[in-house]
Amino acid sequence: MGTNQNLTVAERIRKQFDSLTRAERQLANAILEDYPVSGLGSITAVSENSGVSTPTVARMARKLGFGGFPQMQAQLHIELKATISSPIAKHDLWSESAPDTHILNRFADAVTENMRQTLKQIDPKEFNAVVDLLSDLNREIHVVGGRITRSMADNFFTHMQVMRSGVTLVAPNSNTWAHYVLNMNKGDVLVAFDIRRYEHDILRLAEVAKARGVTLVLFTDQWGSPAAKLATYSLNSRIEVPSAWDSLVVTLFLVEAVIAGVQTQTWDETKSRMKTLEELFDQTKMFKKFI
Amino acid sequence: MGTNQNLTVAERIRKQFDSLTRAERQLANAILEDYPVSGLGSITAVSENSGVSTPTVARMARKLGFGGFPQMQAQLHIELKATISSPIAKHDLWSESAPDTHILNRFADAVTENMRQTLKQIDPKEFNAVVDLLSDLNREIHVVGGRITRSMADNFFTHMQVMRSGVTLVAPNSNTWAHYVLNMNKGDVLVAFDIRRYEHDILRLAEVAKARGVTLVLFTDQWGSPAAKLATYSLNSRIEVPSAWDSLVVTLFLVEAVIAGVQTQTWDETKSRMKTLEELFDQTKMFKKFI
DNA sequence: TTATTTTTGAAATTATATTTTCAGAATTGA
DNA sequence: TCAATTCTGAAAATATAATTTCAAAAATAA
Repeated sequence: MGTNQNLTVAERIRKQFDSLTRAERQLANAILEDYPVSGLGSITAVSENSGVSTPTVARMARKLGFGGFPQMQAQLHIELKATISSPIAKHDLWSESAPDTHILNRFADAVTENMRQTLKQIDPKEFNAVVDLLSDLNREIHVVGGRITRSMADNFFTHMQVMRSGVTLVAPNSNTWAHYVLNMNKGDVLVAFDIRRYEHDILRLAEVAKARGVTLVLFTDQWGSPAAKLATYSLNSRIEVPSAWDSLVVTLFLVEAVIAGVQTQTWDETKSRMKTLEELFDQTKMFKKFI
Repeated sequence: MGTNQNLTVAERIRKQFDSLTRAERQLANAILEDYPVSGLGSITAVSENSGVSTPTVARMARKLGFGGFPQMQAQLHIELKATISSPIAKHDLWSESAPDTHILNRFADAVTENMRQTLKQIDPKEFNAVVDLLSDLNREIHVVGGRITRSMADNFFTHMQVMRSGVTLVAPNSNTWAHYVLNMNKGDVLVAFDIRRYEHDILRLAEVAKARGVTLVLFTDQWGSPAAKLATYSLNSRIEVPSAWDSLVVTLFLVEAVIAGVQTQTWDETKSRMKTLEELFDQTKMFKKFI
């Protein structure tokens, strides 16, 4: 055991190859053949793969300095993870002048990881379907957010409003929601934001809307709001960061990506609307004086 | 079972995510987290890693259409081998099922790069100074945003308001701003958001505030709002993405990081305020009914 | 060749992994 | 609110994996 402490399985095999017996060499070669994946299964699988008996496998594991086959396999797993893990050096990314433990760097790590995980889980087909739905000018769009996600709803609304007609922002105060529901019709789309500390009102609104034949698009978190079961499309983002609050960074990323998608889809109309908007800004500039 | 025949574990999870239960989602997220290496060990290891029981793991394996955990693991092994031997093993980052040119991936690349550049440029000392300033309970905080950045201002305000007293959100309508200025006093802090298509009103407000001895903290873009010359602290974020609009993702990241900083700084008070808030939510829940 | 040592795998044993059962917890529906 | 349903994990039962034992096969030495 002593000296082999930190060596890989392959290194140990090479180092001790001379002292291996016939059956052990056969096994060693089989392991090196498709390294390190070859050692994945059970001892039985490994033994069958290389045409030796299970005791031979167990014995070699110990001969190489491991406590037994499971320990050797654990080492192979470690090597496998190292091989797989992204070649993109994780850390040289961030604020170099701040220590690793600075909140900026810890936060950045968490957010990057959230982004990575979120993208892994998003189904592009679903994403495309959402974009198509929101680009359909025959459907009215209603947007609603909760206490914290209100800012997402607001941001989404502001951009959508520029690109197309028929977009409504449902006011944050749920007392007034009944009025909004009156204007929801079959074929309309309700875009709802609901993350952890899910809000019951949002669920109720989704139910009522659903009953009126409205399609629900939901931006929620990795665990999924209760409204998810009513949603035709649900975009889940990771939100955990080293903070007492959850992070909406990835949610905003998805919102912006969807907006970019809709923009591409509707570019012909959007272009002229944006031009008109510019002109309006120029005109109103003169009478916008607050002091 | 039938239709899932040749799908990867990740695909099956995505496909059925909605039908997964709470514990199963937790497990699914854990598996996707470090995919596909996460499924390497025994069922016990996997369950401990994800904080669920072994039966949950076994159940989900079957729910995903496998005969049992060993079968699911075998599939993961197959995928692992494919990943290792494939030259495309590089991009484990983004949405694998979408082509590189899909807007999701292009957007993700841009945002990551923005984040990297932004963090490189941020001076941690300045960041810390901003956190200290905002944690100082002797200073009133005023928050203002523009047409697009309003959602950032709103989000920042919502969180700050929970953590401390003396926080005001300046309404978007600049007609009313004179009234807000009346309440700005020497030593107060004005947190302003102003990105490209800089808004003249924000600059004017900054000037007026400055004249009253208010300290300006500015969230702006890489080129810097005209108000930057009046700002004591200025946090610049990169905002360019493949879209007709600019991205606020990195700005939101900075906002959240600052909030997390203030939260740490003021934790003693914040803690009890958050507890009170929870109680208030519970109390108001009953009369929050919209229909 | 024959005695001795070493190697090897079948079978038995032991340890661990996996599945099943089931009662309590959590959630949902009325 | 309370009953019904669904979910969940502890513990038991079962299945599989890993190790040990040991006799036979191979290799080595005389």
